[in-house]
Amino acid sequence: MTPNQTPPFATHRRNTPGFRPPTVETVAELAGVSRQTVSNVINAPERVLPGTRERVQQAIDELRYRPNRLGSALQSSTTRAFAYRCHISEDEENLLLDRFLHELCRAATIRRHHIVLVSPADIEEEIATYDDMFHTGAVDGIIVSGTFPGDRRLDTLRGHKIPSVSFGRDWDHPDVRGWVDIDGAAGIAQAVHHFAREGHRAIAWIGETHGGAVSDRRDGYRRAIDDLRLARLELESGDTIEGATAVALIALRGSDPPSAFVCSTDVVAVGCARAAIELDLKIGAQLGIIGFDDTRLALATSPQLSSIRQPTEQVAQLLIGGLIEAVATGTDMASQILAPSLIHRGSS
Amino acid sequence: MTPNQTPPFATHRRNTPGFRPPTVETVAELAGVSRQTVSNVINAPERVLPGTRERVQQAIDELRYRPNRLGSALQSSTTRAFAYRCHISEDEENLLLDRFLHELCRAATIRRHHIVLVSPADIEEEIATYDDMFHTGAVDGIIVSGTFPGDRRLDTLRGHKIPSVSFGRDWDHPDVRGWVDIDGAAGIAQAVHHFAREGHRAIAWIGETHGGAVSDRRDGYRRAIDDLRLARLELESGDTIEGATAVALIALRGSDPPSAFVCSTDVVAVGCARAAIELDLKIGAQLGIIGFDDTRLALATSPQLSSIRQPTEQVAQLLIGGLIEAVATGTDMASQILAPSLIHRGSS
DNA sequence: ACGCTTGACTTGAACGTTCAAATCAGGCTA
DNA sequence: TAGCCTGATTTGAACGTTCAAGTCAAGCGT
Repeated sequence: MTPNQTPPFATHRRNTPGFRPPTVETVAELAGVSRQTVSNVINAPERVLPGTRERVQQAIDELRYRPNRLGSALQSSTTRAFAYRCHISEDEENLLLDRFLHELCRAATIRRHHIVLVSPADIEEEIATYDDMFHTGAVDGIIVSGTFPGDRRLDTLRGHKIPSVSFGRDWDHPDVRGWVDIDGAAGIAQAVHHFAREGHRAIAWIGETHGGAVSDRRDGYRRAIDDLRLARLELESGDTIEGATAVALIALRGSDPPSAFVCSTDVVAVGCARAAIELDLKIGAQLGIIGFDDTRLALATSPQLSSIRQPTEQVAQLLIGGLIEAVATGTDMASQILAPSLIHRGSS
Repeated sequence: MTPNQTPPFATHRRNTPGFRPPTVETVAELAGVSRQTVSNVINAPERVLPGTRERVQQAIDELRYRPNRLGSALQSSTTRAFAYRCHISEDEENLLLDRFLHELCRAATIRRHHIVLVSPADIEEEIATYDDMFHTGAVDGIIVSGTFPGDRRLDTLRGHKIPSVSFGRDWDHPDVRGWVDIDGAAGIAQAVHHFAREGHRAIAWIGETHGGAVSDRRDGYRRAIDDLRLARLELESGDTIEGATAVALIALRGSDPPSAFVCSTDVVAVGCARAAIELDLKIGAQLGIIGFDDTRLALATSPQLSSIRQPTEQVAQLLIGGLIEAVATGTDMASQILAPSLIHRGSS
């Protein structure tokens, strides 16, 4: 008669007033068949006689029965959900990652899966969270984004045999499976060649160069400049509007100022645009600017900025498909590099 | 011997090679106690003798045991997860909603809950999805955002007795519980008074006026203008950069042009900024602009735009707290209206 | 008519947890 | 010392599902 433990959380069961949602059992009773037959009507209809099937279906409709996900998840150890880290607000590049998240969510929905967000404070906690989410059965797999050299996340996930995919290559083990990435170098090279065709000779690279994706982009700049036998001009600005403005101003005021900026991100591009305004240079006509990511920032300047767009929708679809496959088969998806595309606007 | 139904999804159980994660049972065995004692050590330690407790804890640590969420969720009909609609990419105002989502996620994490994203195609599907997610046990409650007059979502959720909260008031039933909103009218009024103090006399409202939040903001404009005994000048521009630019240009070129724009959103404000650039008006000195939402767009112009900032972090925390409470007690949270704050930058 | 196969359906068990009821030992009172 | 209470711990059952094994009747060939 011990008053046993108070429930840790909800004192009422779903739909308080004694009402219980229908279960397979309820449906079975109404249709005059057994549990399993109801289950079969739902999951393997061909295995039940058309007459019975119809009778059961009718009961299902009448009771508005919907299979309880917790029951079937427990039984199958499968939740049809993936974890994704919701990056810290107001930071670096997350305008792009927000777009990616939307696409991810849509792609998941199409495949009848869900995205569960986590928001760990740092990488250590992130890894621990993934481990926890997977091993406690909350999700079937993990979607990682924003990988960088030295990133321990992918390694650890593989080590723990947790199904996972990433938007961003494994910089330390490029041959490994399980990721989709954008060919940033090719995108930037395209931008450089575009400027060259327009007659620019002093084409500068500006941005942050610390990190996997951006240094890849920088390499694309170097390759293209070398191919064209032009002079390299690389400016390190960090990934802030203010930093980019300051660095661009110095360069533009110097002898041999660049006539075009190829930028590591849209944030940097906006910084360059502000520098142009300060010096009364006409963006586009007098100073070329091409950004990266094609975020909404690129639309805010006047004229709007050309930018290199990542095919986030395709990335999301590939990753979701790959992860579903990985969960089902235990084999990581084949890695892929996709080409970005240059969106032409007024600044180039 | 019928080869019974093939599993609908995963052929392997978690951690394929015969390895099974530890369960209460495993731990109990190692510690030489029963299931329930292990459960008690975790959920109600005061109920078990210190000696036993320690022994069990040791077994838990040794096996790295972590309670399976599906098991306890099934038992308690509680998932510690809430559904949130991930709005369609590249649309209207979702720079703000993205920020809100991040805050929501953080607030949920702090309370040891999760956000599950859904992405329905339209409102009908959204309602159906909420219903499904709740009744199949996927989530304990729903977080709605972006309410508008005539919005059937809140009504329906209440009707179905689904625990829910919303960012945005119930426009049709303002006295109802369960929402948190921003006093947009007060924010805009603050902006108008700010301009008036700076000597502006021709202060225009520009933006979209169709919809709950924005028409509330517009009302704030009217109230403030009337209080100041100034002339109303309202411009309908839609919520796009291009639309705002076009409308602002017409107004600025007309007789009696406004000297300051109070904007329904940052998108509109950026549109006004572009109009100013086109007419060679110095933003701030010659043309005042104040945006709404304080998104990253406001940082992209030169000078940067003053904007009215919504306390999204506080909203998120209140909503998460309120929803947890609502799930536990069955009572909707008390509704609240919070004040936004004007962030001063170069444009005012 | 017997055994064998086939197909439709049912029953038992299990997924991992926690609530509720039962057990059991120790201490206290009468 | 019998009876009762108390508190620690165990056992049984249930959450809702689906897999695996079982039953049962009909159809077939010999």
